[in-house]
Amino acid sequence: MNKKRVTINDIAKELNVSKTLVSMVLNGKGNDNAINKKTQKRVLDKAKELNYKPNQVARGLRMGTTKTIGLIVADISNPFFARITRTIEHYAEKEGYNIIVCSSDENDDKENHLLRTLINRQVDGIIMSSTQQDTSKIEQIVSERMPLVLFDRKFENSNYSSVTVDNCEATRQAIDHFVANGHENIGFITLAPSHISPLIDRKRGFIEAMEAHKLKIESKNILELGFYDLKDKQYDQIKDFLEQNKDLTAVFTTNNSIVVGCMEAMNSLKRSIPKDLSIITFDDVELFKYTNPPLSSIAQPLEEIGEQTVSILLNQLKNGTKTPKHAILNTTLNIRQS
Amino acid sequence: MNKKRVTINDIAKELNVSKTLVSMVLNGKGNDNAINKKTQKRVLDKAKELNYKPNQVARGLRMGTTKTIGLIVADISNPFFARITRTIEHYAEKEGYNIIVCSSDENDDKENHLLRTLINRQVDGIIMSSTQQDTSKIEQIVSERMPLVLFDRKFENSNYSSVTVDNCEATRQAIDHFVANGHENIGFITLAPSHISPLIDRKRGFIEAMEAHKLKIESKNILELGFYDLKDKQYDQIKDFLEQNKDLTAVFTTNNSIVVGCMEAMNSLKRSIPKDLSIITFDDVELFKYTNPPLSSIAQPLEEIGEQTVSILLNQLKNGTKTPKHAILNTTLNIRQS
DNA sequence: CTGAAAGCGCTAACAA
DNA sequence: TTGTTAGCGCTTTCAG
Repeated sequence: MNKKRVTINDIAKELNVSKTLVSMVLNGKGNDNAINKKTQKRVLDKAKELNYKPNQVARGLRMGTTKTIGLIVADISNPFFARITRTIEHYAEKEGYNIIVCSSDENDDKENHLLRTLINRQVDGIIMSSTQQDTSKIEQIVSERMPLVLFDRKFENSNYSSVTVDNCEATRQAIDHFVANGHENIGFITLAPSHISPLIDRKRGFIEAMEAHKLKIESKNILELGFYDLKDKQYDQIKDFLEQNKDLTAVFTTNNSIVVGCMEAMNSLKRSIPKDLSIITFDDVELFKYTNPPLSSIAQPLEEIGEQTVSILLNQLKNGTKTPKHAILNTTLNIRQS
Repeated sequence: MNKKRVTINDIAKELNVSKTLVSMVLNGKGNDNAINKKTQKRVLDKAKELNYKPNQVARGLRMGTTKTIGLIVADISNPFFARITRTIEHYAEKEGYNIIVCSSDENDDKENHLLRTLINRQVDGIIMSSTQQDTSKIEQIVSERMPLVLFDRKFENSNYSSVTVDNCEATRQAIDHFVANGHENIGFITLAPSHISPLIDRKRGFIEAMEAHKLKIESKNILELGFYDLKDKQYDQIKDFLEQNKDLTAVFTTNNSIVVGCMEAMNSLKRSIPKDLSIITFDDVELFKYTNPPLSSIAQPLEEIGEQTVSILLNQLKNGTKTPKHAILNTTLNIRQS
């Protein structure tokens, strides 16, 4: 292995040409600049011989572009985000972009800090599922010329492009399904304060559907878990709720960690799903097919979300488009045995 | 928002000082260099006023360090890798490092390409769970002075540090448990060609345990699925295997995607777990607690793996240590109802 | 067809 | 206590 990195200069010197020429050839601009085929070959050969590796940092500084996209999610270990990250990575890579991933832990300050870090690192664009309530802080931090596209969570009439799912409609479908199967006492378990758009929309969907079916919405049938509470505490609340509301025959949960708590609680209460309680949850997980019982759930089109997000960002990057785009994708209701 | 990025130079000019001074102050070296407190304050204030953001790319070029770690895994959407990524991110962030994540898709060429990309991007170090058989290609690509630490998968007597789990011992424990519960006809389902170290070790563990118990190892009881085959094809093979080997009372699977295939196959064969077949699998997933039946599995200490990996890498970075470290961590056997 | 020179934004010797 | 200067490695006018 070579002691020092080999640079464009080393190649130039060994060949007695200028580094300009070397740079041109290495960037495939040899023909555009009418450089002698033979010279081109000499350069290419020498580069290979010396095992030359272009320094992207230097290139980035000079060109003002790093071919890097910053990605901020609540938690990369959440399967929902992990799978979307995979597709974002995939589509970004096709265009030569790499991804820096960051988890905000649902913490506003951390998210803002990450935003600043990413910007200092000169990422070309940012993709984020924001944990914040509004854009005021964000707007302060990220300047207008930094492309930013949101997914999963968006803001009311903001100028940032977004890719989301029709959360309201999806929830309505689930409630409709409950009703079609004779359920009237339907519970709803979510997180609060739910300033996060999908949570707001899911609750709205629940209420609209119940009203459409002329079903009474009792506040005791709605459980709002503390957003920042630990899993244990949330679990206790779920268990209490289920114990106190024995008349409920169905319950809708707004995410895949709540539903796990429900299953656990039902187990420990010696009650069975779906005999004693039917469940539909938001977000599908592969293993829901094999849980006891297989869980009915709403699946988001993860692949498509990733693809669209990248595509919108890249467009913004290339064309410098300013007008925000809002993609709203459809979900699938997977009815299984819960 | 400002039209142009504000640089250290802008601050210097506005204040009629040199950019050196500004740089020093901004880097907290004001006192070391005995710069007037008042001047320092003026610089800091002006920086805030102009909303100055240090350009990490320029800094990186100058300092020869990017505070970036490259991470290569087979697939970031695999919960095993996703969770480790989370902890790697966590510990790296504490030291000011960010992570570029890349999925190799179990493809050697792609992995090598990613390696080159990461090196060109001047990452300070690389963490990887390699898909390759040996280090020959890797050694060609990554120079000696690029810190590289492996996790999950390692190479025989290589010079790269690694963090793994005692796969052989873990498998032995599982087989012991089967035997203690009266099983004698024990099957083993894995992937082939299994040039990947954990797979090799798991198989060795199986064989050693069987021999220790004086149990016969019949080749028809071992199924090796095509490593690169699609899930569907693997599923068919599993189903055939289970159908043909009705005398098996227990089976060990070497990863969490195989075990899902097993459950599905057992379902479709109208056979039940664990009545007709007991299962223990490598790698634990949260939902295994709720599958039907709850699956017994071997859990790796994900948090610790991530922590150790980062810690070894950072050490190598700081001290320029050359001697490779090999951490081997312990697993936990979670006996549930399968 | 090829090269000289400038400069991206920052840091670090070395002067003053 | 502060400033000058020289680059990190690369691309890009502009001149030959």
